[in-house]
Amino acid sequence: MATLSDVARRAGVSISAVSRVLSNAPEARVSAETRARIKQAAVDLAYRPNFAGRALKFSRTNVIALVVPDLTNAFATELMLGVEDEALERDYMVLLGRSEDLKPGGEMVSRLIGEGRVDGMLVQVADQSSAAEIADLVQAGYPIVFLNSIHTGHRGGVVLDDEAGARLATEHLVGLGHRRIAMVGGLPQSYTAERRLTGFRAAMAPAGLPVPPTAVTRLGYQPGNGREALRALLAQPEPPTGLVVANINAAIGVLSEARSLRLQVPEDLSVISVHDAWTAENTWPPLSTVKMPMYQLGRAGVAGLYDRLHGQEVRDHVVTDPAPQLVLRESTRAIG
Amino acid sequence: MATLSDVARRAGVSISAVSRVLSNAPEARVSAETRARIKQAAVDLAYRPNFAGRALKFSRTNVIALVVPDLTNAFATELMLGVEDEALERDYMVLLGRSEDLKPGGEMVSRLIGEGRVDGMLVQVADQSSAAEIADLVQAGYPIVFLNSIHTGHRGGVVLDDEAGARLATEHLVGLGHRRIAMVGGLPQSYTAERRLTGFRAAMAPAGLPVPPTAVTRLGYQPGNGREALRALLAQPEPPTGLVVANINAAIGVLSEARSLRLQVPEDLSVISVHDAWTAENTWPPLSTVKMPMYQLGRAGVAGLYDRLHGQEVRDHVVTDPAPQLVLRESTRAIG
DNA sequence: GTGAAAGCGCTAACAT
DNA sequence: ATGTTAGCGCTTTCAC
Repeated sequence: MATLSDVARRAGVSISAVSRVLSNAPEARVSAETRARIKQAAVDLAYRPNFAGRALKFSRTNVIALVVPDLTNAFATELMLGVEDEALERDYMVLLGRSEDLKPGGEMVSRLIGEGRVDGMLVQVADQSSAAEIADLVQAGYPIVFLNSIHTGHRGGVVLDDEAGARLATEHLVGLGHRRIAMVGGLPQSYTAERRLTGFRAAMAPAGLPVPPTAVTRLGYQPGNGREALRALLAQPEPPTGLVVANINAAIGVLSEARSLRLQVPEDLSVISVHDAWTAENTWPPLSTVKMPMYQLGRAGVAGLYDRLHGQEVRDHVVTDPAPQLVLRESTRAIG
Repeated sequence: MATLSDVARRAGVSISAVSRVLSNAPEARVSAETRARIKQAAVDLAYRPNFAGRALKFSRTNVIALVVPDLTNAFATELMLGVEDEALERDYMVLLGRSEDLKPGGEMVSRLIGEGRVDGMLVQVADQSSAAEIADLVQAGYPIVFLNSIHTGHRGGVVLDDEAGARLATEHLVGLGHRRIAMVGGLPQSYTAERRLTGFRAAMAPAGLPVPPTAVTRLGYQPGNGREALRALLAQPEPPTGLVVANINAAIGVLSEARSLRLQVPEDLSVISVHDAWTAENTWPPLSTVKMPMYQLGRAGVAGLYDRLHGQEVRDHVVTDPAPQLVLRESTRAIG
């Protein structure tokens, strides 16, 4: 790898001249002739600025980490895209990580931030995360922006309008004439689960529909949790005719279990989920969803982190634009 | 962030003494007393070695990049796990990337390797990648190990035993009495597609089953490609009764399209795919697959890259252990 | 308009 | 047993 000094030698100038030219220093008073010679030499040698050298000099890497529970979640794609686009525009690189690796005593965080590998992190905590783990993260005062959760004692969370999303999904079923509607929710300690449940209730109440405790399961966002939830819900004396599932993966489990149970969707049961992804097109029947602005969540997260890293004050932020949007496929139908 | 000099000051010793103690220099002749004082000071200040400082000193980061076409592919999880485990054992960190970002003139590669952000890369090229793009990568002579493909002029590819996998899947269908078996394959330029096709033929021949050109589609590994392939295959005068799908995502598309076409699986059509993932449990019917050792592929890839980085000679390598394994669910049945 | 030099945090060869 | 020093590649102040 060529260094500045290699380029300098080849161009017959000093290192500092090269540095000034190649980093486009605004007040680089260099003759056009020298500048051209330097640029040519840099090209000839395929010069690239050394990352470590710069990082050491600036105490800054221009790299941020995006840490999510499961990178293979279909809707993580959109988030990643949003993060990368926004990061690119602000001249940052993105390093991807899995939040399971966050677990043991914040080892990952100290490796990433503590050792100066990244300047800050975007973190979506796993739903199973204990309050203690999160408190650890928050307390250290690292430049972290949480995605999809807001924590007391920490400013700078960016969340989706989960409430509006769940409300929209529920209203769709209500509009279809369903009266017995249940929610297949996430774990009780999950921030998004809480908000989606609120949205569910917010849509049920004005329709005069009761939400008995038995109409809500809070088992989690995995397919297995969806299966389990469906069995529990069907075991009731008056099973629901419509299901609002708080997460697309859980909904996939619901659909799959319904098949096993020889239950017809949407004839016997309507199902709609919060979050959209390509996987929804390949379930049977194709799953109706509420598309949430994951891409914009990613962009907003980066923007927030950027502000934080540049000494600006940051506030918690709800991404409301674009609004959650119904994507109707074939898993819901009018009652009767 | 505390530096060595901070620790030194607090412990009342020189910087180099601290460095020796904290990096466990084998011949660090230091009195037990000083050593203890240093360690204590380091703990007090939560000292962490600065990444850039070390990288600059060693011209080495102990970071490798894993670049795959689509991180959200369900079977990428296993690969990532294998890579991370093996990397951890060898004291490397893993940086994740998407191979779409490889595209424009190798910009990503020069950023990662050229700027010294990582020491080497594990690359799974996208099936759509042009030969030219790959030649670019190969030619630069970077420390790269290719996953799932082998390229002329480049040593150090690690691949699965695709042939054995496809053969196993095909033999399963043959054993079930199917005679008209088709392969839903990947793109012609895809290395794995080629090998899986070979495996398919290798199982058909000894059973005395012909493989007419119409029995093989080569549309790609996406769900949409699977759908398209199924329609093409069914349009034939004597449509197949069994399908070997070269990739699980394409198989999901096949299943989904079969539903739309009111075709019963496995009653009317048996389907089996190469690659296993959790998503196979949630299709309808649950998809039978051949599980490939993705985890070991990841480990082998890191091992190969490690050797390369440490001046050892590296050879191309086929991961054969564990062997591909049938995972029977409900998408195949005996002809009858 | 250009160059010399200091220093970011770290390690290792070389003093003492 | 411990300290001093040079230097990895880079930017930037200061001198010329």
